[in-house]
Amino acid sequence: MTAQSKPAGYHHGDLRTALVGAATELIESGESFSLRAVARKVGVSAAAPYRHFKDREQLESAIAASGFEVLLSQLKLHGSTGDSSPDIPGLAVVYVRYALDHPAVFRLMFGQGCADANDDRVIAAKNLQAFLETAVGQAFPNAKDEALPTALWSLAHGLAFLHLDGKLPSLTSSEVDRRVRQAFGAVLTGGQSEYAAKQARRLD
Amino acid sequence: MTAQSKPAGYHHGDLRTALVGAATELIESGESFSLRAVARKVGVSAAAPYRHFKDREQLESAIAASGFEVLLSQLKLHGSTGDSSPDIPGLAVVYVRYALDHPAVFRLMFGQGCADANDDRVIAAKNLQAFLETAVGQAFPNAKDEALPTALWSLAHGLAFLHLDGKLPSLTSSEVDRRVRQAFGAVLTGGQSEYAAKQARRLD
DNA sequence: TGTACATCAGTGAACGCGCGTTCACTGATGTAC
DNA sequence: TGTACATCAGTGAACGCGCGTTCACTGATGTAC
Repeated sequence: MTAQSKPAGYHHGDLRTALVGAATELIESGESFSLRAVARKVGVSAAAPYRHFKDREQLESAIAASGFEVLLSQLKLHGSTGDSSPDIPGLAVVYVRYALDHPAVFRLMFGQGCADANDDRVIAAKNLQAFLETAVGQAFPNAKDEALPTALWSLAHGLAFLHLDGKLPSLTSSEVDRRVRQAFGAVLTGGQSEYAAKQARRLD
Repeated sequence: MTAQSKPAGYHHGDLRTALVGAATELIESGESFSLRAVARKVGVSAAAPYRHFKDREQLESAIAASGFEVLLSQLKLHGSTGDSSPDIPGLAVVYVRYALDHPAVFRLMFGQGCADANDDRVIAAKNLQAFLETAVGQAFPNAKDEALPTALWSLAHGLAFLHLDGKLPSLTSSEVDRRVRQAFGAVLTGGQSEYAAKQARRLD
């Protein structure tokens, strides 16, 4: 998917998509991301992007939205192969793997900015969120409140970011998968017995 | 602590500290952060910072390092009031609260960059990490491997970032505290019983 | 206590750069009749 | 099927801007004797 493959001619055909793709590649390769750089990469004049995006920020939102969609589709793909109820640790593995495969986009997806009703981006984020809540809800039908879904999403999200930021010893990707499963295991088996109970008693 | 309060005169006295302080305030207030803007804010020429920092990146590292130190000191402060063994959910509350109080610095602390042996910053990060591992180790002396410390740090970290990014319904800060405690409760009590055991059996 | 001098921590002007964005424009496309 | 015309999606030149960084400089500080 080299974004340069435009069907030579005055009209590009699908410039919007090409711009999002090129921008994604740029930030993923660590280059500083600018409208001009993206236009250059696609082989188009610096003014051309303005036919498709009001300003730089809007392109950024489009990248983030596209990231959410990709992540969600990968999660769904994993879920659909499964049997009766969702494999939560498995979903977490997919989540973390996405983050490690697309670090810059992942950061952008969860970066600040994001002025309220920012169209696509917010919608895409909400879709992801809804999917996750549904999955955890199905997996743990007896959980009374929202605490567990929140905790498990946070756990996956934290694992993703700590790996991304090199705060955990870096490993091959299959070892990371394993570590993610173990983290969920440590937490879901409730193996902390007495001490856990004691800690829990401190909760409000 | 208005960074502008320099003891009028040719020499500033403690410009380095003032620059870090001003830069912190700038990014925390959402302004774009540049060496020139920081110098301006401190009331010093654009070239002055170069007496104290090799380049822009080095100032950034200093901000991050200072952030790690502040966070660590707050965690220690909480820990020292405690009794025998560490109050893990309590530490998590402090962690998340720090993130919400200093969102931009927190992001910067865990942001990409961070070229290997980057002095202060890396050292400060390692100190934090060591403290957390020790605390979890003391709280759960029977945990055989590193999975539990990793999981609990990730949980706290994920809670911090999801709150920061507005992915969880926003609340007053005391409600956030409560949510953090509940998330830890949901996970530490091991209350997912049968289903949890079934999920756990899927691990590797 | 006083003077000479090295060092330190600032100044301010200048550089080149890439950026976001606007503008009047033009070539390509598609539609009505 | 052919022509007229509106609309669309590009061009390329230009703008003003703030930035990081360098440079030769100078005022303040502290130390040796």
